Order: sequence, then C-alpha cells, then structure tokens
Amino acid sequence: MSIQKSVRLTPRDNAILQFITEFGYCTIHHIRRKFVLTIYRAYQVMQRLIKAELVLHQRIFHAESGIYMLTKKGADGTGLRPLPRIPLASYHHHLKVIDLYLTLSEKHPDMHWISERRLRQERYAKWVGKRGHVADAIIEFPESKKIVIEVELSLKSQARLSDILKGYKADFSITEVWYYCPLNVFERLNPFKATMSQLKLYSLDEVIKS
DNA sequence: GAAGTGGTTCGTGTCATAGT
DNA sequence: ACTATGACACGAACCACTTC
Repeated sequence: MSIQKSVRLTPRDNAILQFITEFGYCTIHHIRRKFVLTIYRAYQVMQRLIKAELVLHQRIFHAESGIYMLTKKGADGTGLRPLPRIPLASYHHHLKVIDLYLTLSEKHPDMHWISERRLRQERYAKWVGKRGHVADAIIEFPESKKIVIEVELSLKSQARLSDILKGYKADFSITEVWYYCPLNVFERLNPFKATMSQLKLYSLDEVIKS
C-alpha cells in the first residue's frame, strides 16, 4: 500500500508561492486579486497548497482575514527563507504595501517590483550596512527609471524622516521617491517637497481604493 | 440575546488536462 | 484509454465577533 501524496503544481501554484515569498505573507484577498480568482476558488487553491504542506494559514486578528505564509518546503527554491514569525508591529503596514503593489502593478504592468525582503537580502549578501533604513520597495521601469516606494501609516519624527530623505537625495541612481500615506502624515511630509524635487506624495487611501 | 457580518471550510458536480 | 488531479462554481454551514 503506497501513500500517494503527490500534488501537481501548476504554473499558477508556483506563481502563488513566489508571490507569497516576495512579501513574506499575504491574505486571501491579495491572492484573489493577484490571480483573478473568486473567493471560493482562492480558498480552494490555497487549501490544496496547505495540504501539500507548502503553505501555512494563520489567523492573526479576529474579524480580519487570516494570512498565508510559506513552509520551509514551500519556500524551497524561491530564493528566500520562510518567515520565522509574523512581526505584529508592522502587520497592517505590510498588508497595505501588498495592496499598493497590486494597484501599481495593475496600473504599470511593465514595472519590476523589488520587495523589501529582496532589498534586505541583497543588503545582507553584500555585507554592507546591516543597519539603517530599507525602503518598502523599489520599482524599476524598462526605461531605467528607479523609484523608491515608501508607505507611512504613522508619523515618524521629523529628524528620522529628514535622515531617510537625505539618504535618498544622495543616491543618484534613484529617479523619484513615492510616498504613500494618510492625510495627517501627508501634511508632515509636504514641507520636504520644497527641498527635494524627486519626492512625490500620494494619499494612500485614494490610491488603494482606485 | 438575537441578528448581522466576515472569514473560512466542506461537499458536490462538471469539464479539462497531464501522466502512465 | 484510463486515472488522477486541477479548474471552476455554488450553497450551506460553522465560528467568533460586532451591533442593535
């Protein structure tokens, strides 16, 4: 009697695993939107991946969607390790970054998104400055435009913001810095626009809604 | 406490496709 | 050709929380 547990992975399954590993974790709604599935279908697909021990499902907050993350087996071959645990402090911020990714990728299909996880990995690989600020993402366009993406849900100190922006200003490889934030943070960042032409501010709620 | 809500799972059925 | 598995759709039901 043989125990058959083989699960055939479709190209979409692999794409889902790659998508999850890029962000570390995501909700069913991100999966549904990214891969254009109905809610029922999205749950079914994810159930299959859970059964194959490639994906874990965890409920973090009640009355909110659970999250999907990769197991060690699922992360195998993706180039990134599975997330050891969910950092609660940045949980909602993280989900907003994925929403923003989905919105921007629908708007700019030719963009290449480099996630924060990738950026950290590259930084570690180069052995340069393990400390310091890492952008939420960098997007590259075919015409070699390089945009830094920052999502800010809460107010950072003026000094901290100033430091971060100075860093970007000094980096000539960066074409623009796109900041996505709620209105109260918007006000706080506005003065920086005068001294930094590359800085673009967007209302996070409006961009994600659209 | 009941009703409503959101997230999730389960069962069922049909059709398509890959592997042997 | 046969078999296993995946894609897709939908209703029903469960659970825990929120609202009235």
